Parts: sequence; C-alpha cells; structure tokens
Amino acid sequence: MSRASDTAYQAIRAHLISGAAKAGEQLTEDQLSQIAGVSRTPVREAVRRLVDELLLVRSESKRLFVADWSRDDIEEMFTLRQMLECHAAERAARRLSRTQVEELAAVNRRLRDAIAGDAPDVARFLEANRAFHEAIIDAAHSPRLGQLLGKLVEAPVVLRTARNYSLEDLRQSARDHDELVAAFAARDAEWARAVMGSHLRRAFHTFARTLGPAGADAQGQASQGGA
Amino acid sequence: MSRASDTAYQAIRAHLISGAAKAGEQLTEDQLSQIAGVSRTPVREAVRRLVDELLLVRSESKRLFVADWSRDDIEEMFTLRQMLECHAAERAARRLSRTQVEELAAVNRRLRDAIAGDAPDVARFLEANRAFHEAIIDAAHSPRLGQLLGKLVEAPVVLRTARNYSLEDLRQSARDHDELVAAFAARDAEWARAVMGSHLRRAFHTFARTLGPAGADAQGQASQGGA
DNA sequence: CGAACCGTTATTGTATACAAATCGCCGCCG
DNA sequence: CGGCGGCGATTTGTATACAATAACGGTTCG
Repeated sequence: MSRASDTAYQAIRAHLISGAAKAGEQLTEDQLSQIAGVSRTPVREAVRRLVDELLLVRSESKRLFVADWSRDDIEEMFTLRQMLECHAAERAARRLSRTQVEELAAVNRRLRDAIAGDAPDVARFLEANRAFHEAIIDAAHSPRLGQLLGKLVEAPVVLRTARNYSLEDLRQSARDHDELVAAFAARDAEWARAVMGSHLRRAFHTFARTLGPAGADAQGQASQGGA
Repeated sequence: MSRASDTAYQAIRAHLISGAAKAGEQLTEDQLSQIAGVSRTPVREAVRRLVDELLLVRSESKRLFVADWSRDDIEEMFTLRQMLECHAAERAARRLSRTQVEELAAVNRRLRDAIAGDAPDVARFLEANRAFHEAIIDAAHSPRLGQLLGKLVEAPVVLRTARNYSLEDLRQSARDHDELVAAFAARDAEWARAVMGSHLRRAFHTFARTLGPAGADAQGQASQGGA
C-alpha cells in the first residue's frame, strides 16, 4: 500500500475510533490532512476508503461527516454480515483441511487465554476474534465474499472496542467458536452455518442491549443512504 | 457527482464495455486520461470505482489491468448476488405498497414490449431489467444492501450486453418477473424469495452456457484476489 | 551460456496551486 | 416581519509538476 495514503487512512481511522470526533460532526479534508500530516491528495484516497467502510459519510454536496449509526443501521449491518458469513462458514466446512481446523482451534485457544482470568484482555480477545473470523472467510475461498465482508466488519469492530462486554458474553463467544471448530472437524456445513448464525445474531443483541430498546433511534443527519 | 471524474468513469467504462480493451491488457492512467479527456486526478478517482466494481484490477505493484473473469469468478458473483437479492425480494415483499407493485408491473410491461416482436430490442430489455431489479432493491429499504449489490451487478450487466440471448431466455425472464410481481401482490415473502432465487440461478446457467463447460477456465493474470 | 547487477525508462504516488461549487450571512424588498 | 438574492468565505474538485517506485534491458562476471 502506498505510504502517505496508508498513513492517512490509519491516522484518520484512529482519530475516529478514539472518539475525538463526534458522530455527525463535519470534517474537512484540510483538517484531516493536518491530522495525518500529509497533503490532501492521499487524504482524499483515505477518505474514500473510510466512506466505503461506512465510518465517514459524504453529504449530497460532498461535505464530509463522521458517520452516525442508528440502531436500524446496525441491525441491518449485522443481518447482512450474518447472511454472508453463514455462507462463508458453510463453504469453509467443506474445504478446511485437518491442519487448518487445528489452526483455527489454536486461534481460539489464544482467544480463551485472553479471557482466562478475572480481568479479560479485551484487545487480545478482539484480535483473536478477528483472526478467527478472517480465517474462516479466507477458507471459504471466495474473494468477492471476503471483499464485501471486509466493509461490513470494519465499522462494528470499531465501535465495539469502545464498549464494555461482560465476561459472560466473551465466554459465550469462545464456546461458539469451539462449536464452530467442532462443526468444521465434522465437515458438517449445515452445522457450521447454524452455529455461525446464532453466534452473530446473539452478538447483535449483545451489542444492541447497550443501545437501549428497539424503538429509540438516533437523530437525523446528512442523509446516509444513496445506493 | 463531480463533473470530470464522472466523465472519466463513463468514458473508461464505455471503453471497457465496447471491447476495445482486451481482458488482461495493461492500461496506464495516462492512456485513460487521454481517452477521457481529463487529467489523471479524476481518472484515478474513476479507476478506483471501476476497480471496486471489478471491471479493472490492480496488480500487486499497483499496475492497472482489464479484469479477466473466469467462470468460477462469475459463478461466485452470481451466488453472492442471489443470496443478497433473494433477501431483498423477501424484504420488498413485506414492504411494497399496492402502488409500488403496480409500478413494478408497469416496468415489466416495458420489458415485454422490448421483446414483443421477432427482433428483440436488447438494449431496452436490459434497461427495463435493470430498473426492475433496482426497484426491488430500493423497496427493500436497506441502503447497505443496495450498496453491496451495486458492485456485484455492474460487471455481469456489462459483459451481458456483449452476449447473444435467445428470445426464449428473454421471455423466461419476463415470466419470472411476472411471477415476482404476483408474489409481491400476495405479500408472500417466501414466494418472492424462491422466484428470485430460481430467476438468478437460471440466469447464471444461461450465462455460463456461452462460456463452455464447467471445467475449462481462463488463463492466469495478475492476481485478482486480495480481500 | 546463464544469471545477477545496475542504469534507464515507464508508471504510479504526492504536493501544490488554482478553479468551481456550495454555504451562510447580510441586506433588501415585499 | 419574513423570504429572496447576492456576496464573501469555506470547501471540494481538477490540473500540473515533481518524487518515488517498479519494470525492462543491457552488460558483465562467473
């Protein structure tokens, strides 16, 4: 990846994740180029990526805003992710070699380690979690699928880092992963799909619980739509 | 949309569709800026879109090539599209108003008109077809879904214009659309999903038939992968 | 004769200056 | 008192020049 535009991407992303920028706030390319320490050209490239990943939004008149995810947006995202990632699990179940299954199991042991004690290491947990899901998607051998999912998983992973998960939530995730590994070992595609489905759907509800009841929604903002 | 970068997008896209550029051929941003008649800056913007839509490919060293779709790539793409668009049909079935259903029916009448005689007007057919599917996706009210599908439908629609479809293929499509309208009118989400599924799966086989048997595949090229 | 090295050339990446478009505000008129 | 129009300021879009990097070809050494 090119140097400056990648620098810009990471810097801006970090800036968004850190919470320094509030949802709905306007940002200008100039500000961002100052933050990233590069000129506007690579910033624009980085911004395009971030818009694609739904972390930034461009208004109708091309002005730039920090994305503001409503509960419905998040549910939609989880639904799409579930659809695609269940498919990935199904394909992976048919293709994973014994060695690869063992590798997945190893990744999940790392994940368990991260939540072994009373004080879970959330950063390590998230890293292992990401690696686990990524390995499955890779194993599905469907480049386009991976590409589509890449965009979807970015955003929530980001938001997630800011949230507090209960230890029980994390442990349930680990159990889900174990069952996925079992399904893969058995080469049972239907099983894998089903486990992945409930895993992600529960993740959504765990996530949504922190946002309040289903009716309440975020306030308006520069129209996010536009397909 | 900005003037020059949009011009560039359309010009380059037209250049690719017209067949003037062979699959796997290298293109430089300079060439493209000459073709489009604008500077490299908007060309780069347009190129990013086209890479995203899988019409162009960037090699590991950032060189630019005309995408070369293997049969497997096409099958993958249709599979993903089916998954997403079935979901869209399901949602649309629950949401479409009587008026909207009638509008869909009208679009399909346009489509039938285009293939009424012995010499079908393929351009009009494709336009109506696109409008039909787009209306369903819009009705699904899922902006992210629309966005994902946008990328997937671009490529095949493009290739498709170059192919010859039998009159019977086109008529079958029209019948499928009629049945979809019926499913929508009945507000039967399962029915809609099923019809959409067979519609797209058949489209894939119709398409694949023109590419030869399943085993034969395209030759190598700059690695297309990269999720 | 083959393979690795180095200089040349082609191609992409970045910075900067400028043009176009948009916004927000202020004054004007109804 | 409220809406309309236009002007200044802000922000994005485009062109161009230059820098960095990767491919190519020739030469030389083993």
